Amino acid sequence: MDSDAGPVLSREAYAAIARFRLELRRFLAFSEAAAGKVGLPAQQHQALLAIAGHDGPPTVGFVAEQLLIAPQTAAELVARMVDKGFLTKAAEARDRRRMALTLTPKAMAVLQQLTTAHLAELQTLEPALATALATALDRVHGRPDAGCP
Amino acid sequence: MDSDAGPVLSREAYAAIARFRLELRRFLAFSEAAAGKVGLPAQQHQALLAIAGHDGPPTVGFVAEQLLIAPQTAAELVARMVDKGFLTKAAEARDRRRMALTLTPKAMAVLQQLTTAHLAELQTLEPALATALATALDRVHGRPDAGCP
DNA sequence: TTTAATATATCGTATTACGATATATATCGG
DNA sequence: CCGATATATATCGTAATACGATATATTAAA
Repeated sequence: MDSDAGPVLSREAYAAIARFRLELRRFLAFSEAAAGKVGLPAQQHQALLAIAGHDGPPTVGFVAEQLLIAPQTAAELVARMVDKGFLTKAAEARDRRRMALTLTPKAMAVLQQLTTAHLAELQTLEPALATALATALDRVHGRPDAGCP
Repeated sequence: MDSDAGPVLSREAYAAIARFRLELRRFLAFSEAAAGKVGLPAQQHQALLAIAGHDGPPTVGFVAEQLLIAPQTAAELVARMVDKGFLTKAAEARDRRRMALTLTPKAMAVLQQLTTAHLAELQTLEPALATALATALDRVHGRPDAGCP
């Protein structure tokens, strides 16, 4: 059998991919800093966002799915957010194992502010991100450039 | 002064942004899992990638800059990688405070394999990622769709 | 050369994610 | 309807790692 690791990659190829990952980190660092300024750890911000995007009050399990974390971790996360006054938790009538999660007004205000800032930042960062990704994918296949038209 | 938090955001807007973040997490989760399979924590993989993309042996400080972590954290990270046989560290002649970092053959082999897998995954995920981002930005400004023509 | 700045390293601590496990509730087969 | 099993959430102990505070080595500046 063939245990070849694939094509040899140039330093430039690694640099392009590293650049893409750096752009990603910059966005995530912005996001974490912005959330931190309003008193939210990054995961709590993501939980608020996921819940706000859901149609109706979602459950702890939904948060786990959206954040790609284990259910116990989501339960802990939600508990911290309830303690801080960002969420309310209530057993569902249909299935009392499930906890319906609702954003408090405080959370909604904070999320709106955060989201506005994120959209502005994304507008700014999007070109660099898209270019870095395109370059990373192109470098490898020796393509010079693609672009839109 | 105007302490308005900005425009009111719809549930759909939150959902679109949440979707983009979920796609990002999916990619990062893939990356972490792929690195884990070859015995690398995510940060160690990123350090290898950054070093491989640099022209000549970089320093601990460079790793800190690229990973957006504090210098002590980079020093700890590098120390772990040296212990595991992924890096060699040697004081530079010009400035003996600086440690020149070099990938071992083991690291180069692992990185090449990982990078090949990542490129394939990025090719797959790129449309979903680009679409999610475009949708998130569009939803807010009420635009229907843009795309390349 | 003293003094200040830079690069890396060490140590203690805090956060948080997870495995193992527990509890409550729901569902299913008979 | 009942017992067995599955599901949703919660608790607890542990491990990993990032950082602040700090230390050391080296270089640069005055």
